[in-house]
Amino acid sequence: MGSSKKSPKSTQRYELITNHLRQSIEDGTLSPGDELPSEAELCEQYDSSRGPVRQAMALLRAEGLISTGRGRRSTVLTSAPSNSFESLLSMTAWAEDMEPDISQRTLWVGRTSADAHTACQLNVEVGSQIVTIKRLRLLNDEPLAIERLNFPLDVGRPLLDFDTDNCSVHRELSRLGVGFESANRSMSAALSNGEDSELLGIPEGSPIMQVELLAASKQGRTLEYAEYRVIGEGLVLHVNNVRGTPTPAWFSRES
Amino acid sequence: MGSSKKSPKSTQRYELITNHLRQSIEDGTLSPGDELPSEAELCEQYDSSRGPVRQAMALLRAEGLISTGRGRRSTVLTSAPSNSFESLLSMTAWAEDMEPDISQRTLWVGRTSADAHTACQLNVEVGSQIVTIKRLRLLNDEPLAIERLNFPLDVGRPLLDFDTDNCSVHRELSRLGVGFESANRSMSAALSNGEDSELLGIPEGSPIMQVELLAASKQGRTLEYAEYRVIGEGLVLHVNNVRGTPTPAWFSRES
DNA sequence: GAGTGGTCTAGACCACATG
DNA sequence: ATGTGGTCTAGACCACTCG
Repeated sequence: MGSSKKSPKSTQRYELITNHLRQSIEDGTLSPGDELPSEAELCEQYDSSRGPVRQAMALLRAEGLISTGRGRRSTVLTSAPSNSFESLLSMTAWAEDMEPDISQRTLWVGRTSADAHTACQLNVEVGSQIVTIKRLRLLNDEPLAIERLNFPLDVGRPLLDFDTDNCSVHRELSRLGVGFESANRSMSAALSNGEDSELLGIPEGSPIMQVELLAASKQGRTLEYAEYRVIGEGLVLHVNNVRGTPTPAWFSRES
Repeated sequence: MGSSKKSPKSTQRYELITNHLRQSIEDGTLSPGDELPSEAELCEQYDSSRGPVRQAMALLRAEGLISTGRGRRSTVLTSAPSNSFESLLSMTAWAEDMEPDISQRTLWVGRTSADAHTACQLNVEVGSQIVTIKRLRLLNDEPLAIERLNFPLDVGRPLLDFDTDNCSVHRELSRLGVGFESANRSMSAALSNGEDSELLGIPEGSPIMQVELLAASKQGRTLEYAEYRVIGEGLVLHVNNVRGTPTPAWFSRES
């Protein structure tokens, strides 16, 4: 409720075009391999100049849904699910899209002094005060992941007096005016240790997907450093690339 | 040699602007938190209209390097490494960027009939002929990953008579006119099985990053289905998102 | 050669952030 | 109030694909 998120905001023309096309792709009106209408045709259809039409195509291309190129018509590639920035930033937002039955049990909320690693990631002094939240995330009441969120003190302070068992931390921070602008995730495979096994209810030595998240503000200040340990059978990450669009994903050795 | 890849191709204006700005970011002339010149200033600097300038900004935004927004100047977020479509599609291309000392030992190359899973992924009939390459990838002569590439027969046939020990498969296919246009990767954590352990020289039950790749043509036809099993300590995947740009990455349950 | 998307120009108005 | 980026128009030429 009471979320005055955004004003009704008359939809932009390019959004209208994007949404129409995306829906046609998702509902099968346009199947993989099919050609889209030409830009000229879309201009007529939507009584628009080429700008908005091209912006719409650029969006669909970046989502990996279509392929475009000189001298030929654009073609549908897949009907992959769409995805929002929020659902990658906030595990709760992701879960609400995909799996309605997610819940969490808070293990620990409080102020603590930053260890070397966390301080480095958050770009604060070693030993300075930070806010840390440790929660167990459950799917259908089955443990799914251990989550440890770390915030600089001024960012996370409001969370010290917040019901972390029943609400989304990111949504609350967003409501308080904390503007998350970028999120950088890294992922690797690991084995569950004793603590993982106990909390997640799995045998020691099970596969674990280890995820780290660094989120920053518009100004590039680090607002959050989070670590997740997710049961290996539980989660798959997908990355979809189309030639010619920048791909904000890459592999590296070690962390 | 005879690679007439692309004509010298006078660089486009927007590429010039993109490259200049990206280099400024990478070499530290512009640091995270700094403001970029305004669009108007860039228009003057490059004697250009707004179109190319905005296209350059859109690229940098999609790469996760900058953040833009109404009413304020754009700011630098990070100086993350850049990355190409090729380096995500082809492990060899990735490795050449990051680690010069990669090599491979071919275990098996040949025609085989597709099992149910592979046939489904490649979108061919179960039992129809496909080309499969199984290689061990080594980094500094240490095993890094087991790679199994599967191609429809007409796509992969030239590889049957190809030196898969010393050359990049994707580069060769590209040279032969096979146009890879999109790549969809999915990743999960697993434990090494007996074969993994033997080939990779690790204890059974070690963490493994299991990667699947589906690559398609401009028309959406599936050209390749690849499976990798990478040693867990070897590889980290990064995904960088900025609010407002589509993020071609998402999580799901299971595969 | 006709059609298509890629690039670019030179304007315009609007929404938003900041002083 | 001013400056900024976001959206849009109405043209233009080019590079490419395909019949």
